[in-house]
Amino acid sequence: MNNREIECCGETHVHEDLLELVNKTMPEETKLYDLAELFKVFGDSTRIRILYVLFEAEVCVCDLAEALHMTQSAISHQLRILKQNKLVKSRREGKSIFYSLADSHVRTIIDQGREHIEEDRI
Amino acid sequence: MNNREIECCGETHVHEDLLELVNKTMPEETKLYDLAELFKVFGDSTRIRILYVLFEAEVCVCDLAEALHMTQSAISHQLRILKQNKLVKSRREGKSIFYSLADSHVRTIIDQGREHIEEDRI
DNA sequence: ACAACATGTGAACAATTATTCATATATTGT
DNA sequence: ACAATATATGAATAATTGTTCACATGTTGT
Repeated sequence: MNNREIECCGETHVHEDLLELVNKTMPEETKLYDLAELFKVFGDSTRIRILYVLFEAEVCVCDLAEALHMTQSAISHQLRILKQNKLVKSRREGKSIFYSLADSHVRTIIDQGREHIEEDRI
Repeated sequence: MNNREIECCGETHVHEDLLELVNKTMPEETKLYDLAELFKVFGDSTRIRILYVLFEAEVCVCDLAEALHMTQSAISHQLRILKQNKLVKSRREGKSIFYSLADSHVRTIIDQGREHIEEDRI
């Protein structure tokens, strides 16, 4: 189906196998994009700090702003990103809106990241 | 030790407890920064694609460029970032340099991310 | 209906970043 | 030593992004 010319590094046949294998196991473009998009969300220390607060309790926006010494607006912008990516969920109670973790993957992912970093230090 | 005034959302005492709890469980600034830095590495679809290739085999730079239809230079730049963050390791063999996964966290993290995305679809 | 409070959001600016291009480094075979 | 090949890297550019500011939306109590 795909007759590409392969001429790098000399060894031709091995590389053809690789290309086939990669084509089979590589997720679709849209899924790769979604994955990268998800990890981008974890790639900001403000959002990580928000998640660490939510590990401990369900809190409202102004509490987060207070706890992290940041503007309510900045927090709100970040919460929107976290919510769009389904890492947190929200619940209204009067004037306040309370945020909490949406699912367990959040914690697993952060824990794994932390393990990776700790290992580096050895 | 830290006598901050808390005046948001009315309920004063609950929030003081929260602040204490957060101060106890929140990792240090540098660790939060490192964590975010690590996830930033996963937050690019080119790097994710590179990692997916490395899930299957140890490959050289020109193979990666070939498999992902990208410039050798672009791949090389991204490999540097992956290596700096200890997600991949390299080994020289003649003129070629072969890259492979550095540890198992890489796969766990990507798998968890994928699970999270799949769940969203339900 | 209105004032006070909690949160959401668009525009703007500064900072970060992925890719390209040109070039440097390193290895091999002659 | 030199040409050929494989990889690395600095500079430049375009695109993305986090925060701030100003203001909009939504809720409560009077």
